[in-house]
Amino acid sequence: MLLSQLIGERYREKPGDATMASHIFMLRGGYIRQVASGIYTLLPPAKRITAKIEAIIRQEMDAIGGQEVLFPVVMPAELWRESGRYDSIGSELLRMRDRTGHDMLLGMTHEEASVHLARSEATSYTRFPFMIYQIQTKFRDEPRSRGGLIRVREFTMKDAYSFHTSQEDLARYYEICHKAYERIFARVGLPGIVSVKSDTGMMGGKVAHEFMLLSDSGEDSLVICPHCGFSANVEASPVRAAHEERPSRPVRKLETPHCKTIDDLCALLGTTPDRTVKACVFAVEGRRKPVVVFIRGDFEVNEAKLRQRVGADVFPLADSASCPDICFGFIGPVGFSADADVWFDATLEGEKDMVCGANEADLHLSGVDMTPEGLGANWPAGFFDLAKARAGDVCPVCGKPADLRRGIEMGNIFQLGTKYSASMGYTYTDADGKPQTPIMGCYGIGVGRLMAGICEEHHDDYGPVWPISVAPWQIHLCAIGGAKDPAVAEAARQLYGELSARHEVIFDDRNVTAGVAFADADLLGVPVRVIVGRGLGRDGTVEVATRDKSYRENVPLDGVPAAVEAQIARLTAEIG
RNA sequence: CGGGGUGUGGCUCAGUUUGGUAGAGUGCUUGGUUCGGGACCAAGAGGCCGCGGGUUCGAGUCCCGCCACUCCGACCA
Repeated sequence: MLLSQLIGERYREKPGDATMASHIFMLRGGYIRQVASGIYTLLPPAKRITAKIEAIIRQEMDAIGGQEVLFPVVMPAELWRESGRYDSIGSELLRMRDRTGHDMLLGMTHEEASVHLARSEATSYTRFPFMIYQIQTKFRDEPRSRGGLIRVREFTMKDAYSFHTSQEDLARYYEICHKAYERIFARVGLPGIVSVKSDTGMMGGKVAHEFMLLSDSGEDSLVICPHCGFSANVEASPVRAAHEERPSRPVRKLETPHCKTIDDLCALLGTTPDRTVKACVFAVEGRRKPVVVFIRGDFEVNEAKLRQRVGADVFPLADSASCPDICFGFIGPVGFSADADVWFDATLEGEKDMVCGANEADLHLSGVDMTPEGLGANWPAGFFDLAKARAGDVCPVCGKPADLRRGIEMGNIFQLGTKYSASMGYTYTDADGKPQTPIMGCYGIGVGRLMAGICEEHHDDYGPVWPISVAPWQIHLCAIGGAKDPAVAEAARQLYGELSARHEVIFDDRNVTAGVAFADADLLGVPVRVIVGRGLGRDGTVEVATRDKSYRENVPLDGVPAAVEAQIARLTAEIG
């Protein structure tokens, strides 16, 4: 490819709106252009990178028995009504009508399509297990896109669906897929991606993992234990509070006028938030009764956990407008008798000598124990994990301090179970001739986001440093001063022919100064650079270097192909 | 959906307070001098100042409405 012909300008200045490195460089380098919020055109360099990523994904999916298909982008609402998702999903699902007035939608994921296919093509147990996958455009009408390709509305995704005759077989295949994902991420140059336990959300199912690129600019918070290897999304991470054993003390009623917050209370009584019991009140979608969660004062309620526990959406309530029998600001577990569903968070279990609301205005109790004696009639059937993980919490598995890190989700895997196969009436005939419902798993990777993630991980001050496995070209050939020196132009042209025979070469054939040529080369991030210029006239040499600065050498003209070959081999071997 | 911000040549931005012929840098075109880390000189092309109303002799600038983009939060299959 001639750089003089490459479509896509490169900019010297940082685009105004971009803050993430990948966003800045992919705009400056002519990789992407925005068309609308969260909707982008990919230019040739980006298209070449995603094609490389897709090829790696295909190889690994094929290697674990995947069969590539292509589902439609536009689907009839009818199909999604079968699973119930046409009505249960909000405005992220883009709905429309066709010319005959039928409700249609843009696919944001393809569980329905995969079941639609499988239920008519795989009706005998002899077909199982199997996995089908596709690499295709998805549209999710995100309320807020950001960060260039990190979070968009239209994107390319590899999504795979596996079908099994038993939970054990799904679990077995899930592990196989987990390993395939690790290989994919290592091969595209991100061996540091970690898998974390994740919330299954509205997808249904029990077990799920997300593959996270650790990055300060990530949108997700992760609990990662450096001691035992435990890792989980904070949304899904159990919380274990550091607990101090202390003696019981007598219960006392305290005057606490106007102390409606934990901070007020601690200031007045000279105690700390972890010695208090906080009550959080939530309205529940579709229910009259509110939910009250008792939790240790230094923790917050994780609404995702509560939502899952309650089985419906929840909204925090701040005053007694809709529940007059609750004494806001002074709610406590002792003698609490309002009409509400009450939950106790696990952070309270076993705590003694706590301060809590007395359920009367301007009064609190101290010396309350979270024991059957201390709580009396309100002693709960159980303590549940409803707290939001914080930095500095102890690991829920080994009890040592865990880290809280930020991450960018690059892929996810779910054990779906029968949510879609059952709701959509998919059965196969087992060996006894009886109908059975298949058990499903699904597995996704965002291709564009992965490209952006690679850029986040591999760049310097001047541009991306693409791993050779995904680089848009392997070799960047520059002719410096070629317009003036015919020997340089001729040598570069000849090298272009030779190197192109075996590799992808981008040839900067323009008549520009060295500074411009090098700046553009940095933005294109091609791993091996060949510079024909002053060295040729001086001592007949050409510079061969790598973008990552691990190698630079002046080699004789006829030695260039071998030197290039050696560097490509070395960089390729490093990826593994 | 709540709260902020910004819309002016391809890109980055002045100009808006106090209304009076549309600006700079960069990029682009042409000619010349340069030529290993974003060179220099000269001459050019390129703008419905986001859109629609209004006020005014006159609006990029003031008023009203709308739209788009963006940041923080909520949401995220």
